Amino acid sequence: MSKGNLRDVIVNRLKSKGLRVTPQRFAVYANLCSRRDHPTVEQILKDLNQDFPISSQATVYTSLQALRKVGLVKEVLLEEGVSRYDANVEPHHHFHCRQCGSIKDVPWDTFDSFNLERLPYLAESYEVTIRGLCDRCTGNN
Amino acid sequence: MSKGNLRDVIVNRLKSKGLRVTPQRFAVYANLCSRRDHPTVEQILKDLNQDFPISSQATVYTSLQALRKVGLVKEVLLEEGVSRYDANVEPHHHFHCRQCGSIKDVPWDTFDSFNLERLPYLAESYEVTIRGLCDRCTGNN
DNA sequence: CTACTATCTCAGAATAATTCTAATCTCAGA
DNA sequence: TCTGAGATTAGAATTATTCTGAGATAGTAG
Ligand SMILES: [Mn+2]
Ligand SMILES: [Mn+2]
Ligand SMILES: [Zn+2]
Ligand SMILES: [Zn+2]
Repeated sequence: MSKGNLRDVIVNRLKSKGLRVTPQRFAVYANLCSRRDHPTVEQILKDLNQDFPISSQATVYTSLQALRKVGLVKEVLLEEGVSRYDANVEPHHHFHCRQCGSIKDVPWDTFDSFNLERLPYLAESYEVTIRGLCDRCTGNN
Repeated sequence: MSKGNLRDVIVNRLKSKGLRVTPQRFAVYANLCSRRDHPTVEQILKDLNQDFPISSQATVYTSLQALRKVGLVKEVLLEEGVSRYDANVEPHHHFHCRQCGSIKDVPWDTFDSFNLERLPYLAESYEVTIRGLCDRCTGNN
């Protein structure tokens, strides 16, 4: 009887990818799934351990690598020297606010009029990065 | 009487941005201008010093920062933990080959049909990153 | 041409992000 | 329950980048 709750959904996703469900790996993935802000390793680590220790730094790194290898998380590269992570692995684009630094998902169908056949390469995927001011920062100065 | 040669062009560009023209800074920018491969700091450094020492590592870093600050070079972020540099500061997109890792420029007008008004943000710029197999890697296996 | 000085360069130290090591532990299948 | 491949950990190692502070120099004013 699957209760269909979030815990079970996450456990089943890990298992279906052949990953062992360990408390640390579960915590990392669950944390990432609960957020929309594309956190860094440091932010995930701090969040996990804020009440009591759950996972070491090295384990957060290796968990993210394992999750990335099986396609449950993606890396997002928008800023110099900053690796961010995203549990949203469906194709989508990103908006990066130059003022507050926030990163927002942009729906895939925002740019659906691409003609990739013009390129002299075999294009397998693409992503658009948009920069500017987010809704909370427009109007500020 | 400008001779219009590459050396003068580069010197004038540096001066027009208010940068002092030092041998090291000249060498870094000239090297970047002569390449199409979006090199890393390490690759630039190795290239500059291959015959005899021209510039220290720290100076390559600071030169690139200075050049970036005045808009003569751009940073290109496509791979985890790798910062690449580009003297092509005109708006353009990038293709990244998953096989050989090469990075190619993609003309700006390849994607000229964007409707950025649909977004709830103030979009100031955008860039498309395409991944796949380059012309030299298609057909190989 | 010479002197001046703000800026630049450099080696080496410091910092920061990530990976490695190797000892110990544990999930999950039999 | 038993067992072993895979996971976890603290701390060391590695790698990328920045800092430091002392000496060098590009460009300018005289
Ligand atoms: Mn996202
Ligand atoms: Mn380019
Ligand atoms: Zn903002
Ligand atoms: Zn290729």
